[in-house]
Amino acid sequence: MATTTAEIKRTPATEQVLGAALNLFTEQGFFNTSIPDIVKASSVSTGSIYHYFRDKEGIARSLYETLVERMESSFSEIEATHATAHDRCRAAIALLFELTEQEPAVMRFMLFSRHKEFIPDQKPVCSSRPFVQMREMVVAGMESGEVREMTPIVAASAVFGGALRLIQLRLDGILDAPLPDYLDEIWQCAWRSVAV
Amino acid sequence: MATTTAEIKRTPATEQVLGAALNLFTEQGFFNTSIPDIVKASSVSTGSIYHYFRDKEGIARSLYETLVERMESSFSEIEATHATAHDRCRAAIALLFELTEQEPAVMRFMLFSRHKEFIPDQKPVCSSRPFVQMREMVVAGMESGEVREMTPIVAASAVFGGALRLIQLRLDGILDAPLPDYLDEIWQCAWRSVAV
DNA sequence: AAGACTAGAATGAACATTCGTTCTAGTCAA
DNA sequence: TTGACTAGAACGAATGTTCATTCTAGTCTT
Repeated sequence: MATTTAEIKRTPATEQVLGAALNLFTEQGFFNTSIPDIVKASSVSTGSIYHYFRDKEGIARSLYETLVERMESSFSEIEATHATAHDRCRAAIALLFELTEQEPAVMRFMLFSRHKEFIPDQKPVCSSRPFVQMREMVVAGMESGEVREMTPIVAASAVFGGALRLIQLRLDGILDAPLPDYLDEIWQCAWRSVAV
Repeated sequence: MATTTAEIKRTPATEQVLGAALNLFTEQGFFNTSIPDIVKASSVSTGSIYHYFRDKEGIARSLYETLVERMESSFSEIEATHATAHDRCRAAIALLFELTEQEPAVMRFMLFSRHKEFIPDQKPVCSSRPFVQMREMVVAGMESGEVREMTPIVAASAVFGGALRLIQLRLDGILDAPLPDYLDEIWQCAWRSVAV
């Protein structure tokens, strides 16, 4: 029930394909990346690719699901290891910043790809589970009295909007220093904007 | 000098094409939109389209430049009619909210299209003139003592990040009410996050 | 030897772009 | 005023390429 439309057997070959596709998609875009490109970059033949994946879209879908699941479980861990909304939200931002630095392609794929554009019927990124979790952290803060009363989605945007914007700027090459350098500053702003 | 790589003569026919292309690009994406699609939607023939525009990319480029110029002059007007950083930033957000409601396609094109993906050599949206202007509003506020001292780009992200996120949510169909309904709330958060 | 996997050539559809032609409106000559 | 001439605007069928996908012939693995 929790699961995915496109379950894919994990083998070294599929990992090769997914890794190559992630890089190509985020560097040149989905439509500028041809199957021959992926064949070259992954050293997996056309036949094998179509043995494992239904079609090109299936590769993107599988990628998307893998990455969403990964973020989802990271956020769940944060919920498990931090008690207050304050700590949870801060940890979430710190995690996103780390991920952006260590695997920019993952973050770029999650945030920038207009999924509806090339994955028909794909719900928008911002309503995927991890982003719902972020919203829930803020709402919990409102219930516990840490966060002032207001429209939940507005509060969530206030808390995470600044950080997400910095991530975008970093990925677009506007920011030179690594994101964690800005964590304290942006977090102070974020929390001040909603704290009671 | 201020101008554009792809100057296009403005005629009824080109307006037709640009209008149709804007809608199609933002609804289905650049790569899912074929020239025949644009021909049908604009009632302008293939030959004429290629008479006015170098190629499909030229249409997108022309669209982008038109929209950027339009936002740029709106922001300049805000700078001319509002004195304080507080008023300018608030007016900027109000303007973006209005534009999103009245012409979602314009906003969608400006914010979401991964321009580098289909317009090679296109600098990222977030370093286009209007976004620089937004940053300058915040910096001016720091100089006038309205905004607390901090890294300029972080301050700008804090002020505008929440609003931009709401715009994204609205365009992705997550928000039901029109954006101006949220203006007061998000602005309070935004300003509180950086005010001295 | 059977099944899973790999390979890469072959296929056919879709598409951006070109090109030769037609149309339109303006200008000029008589 | 009429008719000839011109320039550029508009047209859309034809072209050639690209690319996702399929197919056939193998090669491992157990």
